[in-house]
Amino acid sequence: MTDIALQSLLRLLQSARLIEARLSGEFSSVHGLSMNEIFLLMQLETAPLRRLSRVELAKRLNTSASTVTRMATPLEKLGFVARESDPRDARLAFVVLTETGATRVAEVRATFAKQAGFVFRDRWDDDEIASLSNLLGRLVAGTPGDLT
Amino acid sequence: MTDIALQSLLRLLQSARLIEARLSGEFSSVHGLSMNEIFLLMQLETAPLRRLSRVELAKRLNTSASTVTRMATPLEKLGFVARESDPRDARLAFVVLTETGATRVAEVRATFAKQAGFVFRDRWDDDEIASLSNLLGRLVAGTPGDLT
DNA sequence: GCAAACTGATTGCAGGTGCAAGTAATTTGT
DNA sequence: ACAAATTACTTGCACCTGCAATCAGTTTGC
Repeated sequence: MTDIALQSLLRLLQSARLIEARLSGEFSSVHGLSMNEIFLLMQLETAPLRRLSRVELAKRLNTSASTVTRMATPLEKLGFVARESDPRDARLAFVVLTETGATRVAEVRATFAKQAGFVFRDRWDDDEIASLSNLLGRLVAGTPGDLT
Repeated sequence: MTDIALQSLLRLLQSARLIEARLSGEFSSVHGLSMNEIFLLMQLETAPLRRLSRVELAKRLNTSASTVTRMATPLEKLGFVARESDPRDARLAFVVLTETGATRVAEVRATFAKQAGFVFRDRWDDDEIASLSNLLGRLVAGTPGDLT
């Protein structure tokens, strides 16, 4: 391997794919939600008024507006989000996190924390985890939708 | 943020999603391949005899056997992979990288390296990139399908 | 030696996703 | 003020994906 940046990039992508594969099964069985649904709910949790328009949500999730529309419907039926309109602009259809949804997100965060322990604690010490977090933080910092 | 491991995990997943979203457009337009197809071809490139069975490929890609079956068909039509059978075990249907496929993978790696420069070079110095690569390496090292 | 269990691959089905087209509402330019 | 351009959202279509069922071939256990 001659290019260290290339190696870093491949390892970053592979690590994330590996971890997501492991976590998605856990989240599906424990909370009944897909990774994408979880990220959608977490975006709402960190948004002002716990709500976002569909296009803003799409940007933060790196997905399309149509996908957000279709993800919101089942989450509404489950009672985790609700639809809200803007009296100033009738085009806007906010997705807002309900109390039920907020409770579920809190549970999801606990699972995340537990899994983070499994993934990291036996491989790295605290300093190294902090270092990794710092380095990765520069990638997500300032991007719309940074959850940290 | 009280749990540094949780923060690291979220940043890792978000970084990878952000980068994949940016790269997938580039790879699609420049090489005509999706990220999943690229990872499939790269797995074959690093495999002995440049070939793998469908189930082994599925494991390394963290996906299902049926997905591998369905991904292989268009890649065969494009001439990047071919089907090979095992005289010892007639159940096995290897996916083997062709010369054409190997050439394409080399081009893809060049694009990866270029993009890695854009992503990392302006945010981190060489020591930090090396440190990140080392830390992430512990996650993928030893897992089936480590491309680095 | 042979039936049962297992393994590799494929296929039907259901659900997720993006693009492009369409609709409705707002903003812009003159 | 009003037509054109823009923006937000939805929907039709095609494609990708996983699960479960199925089939074919191999291994195991008696």
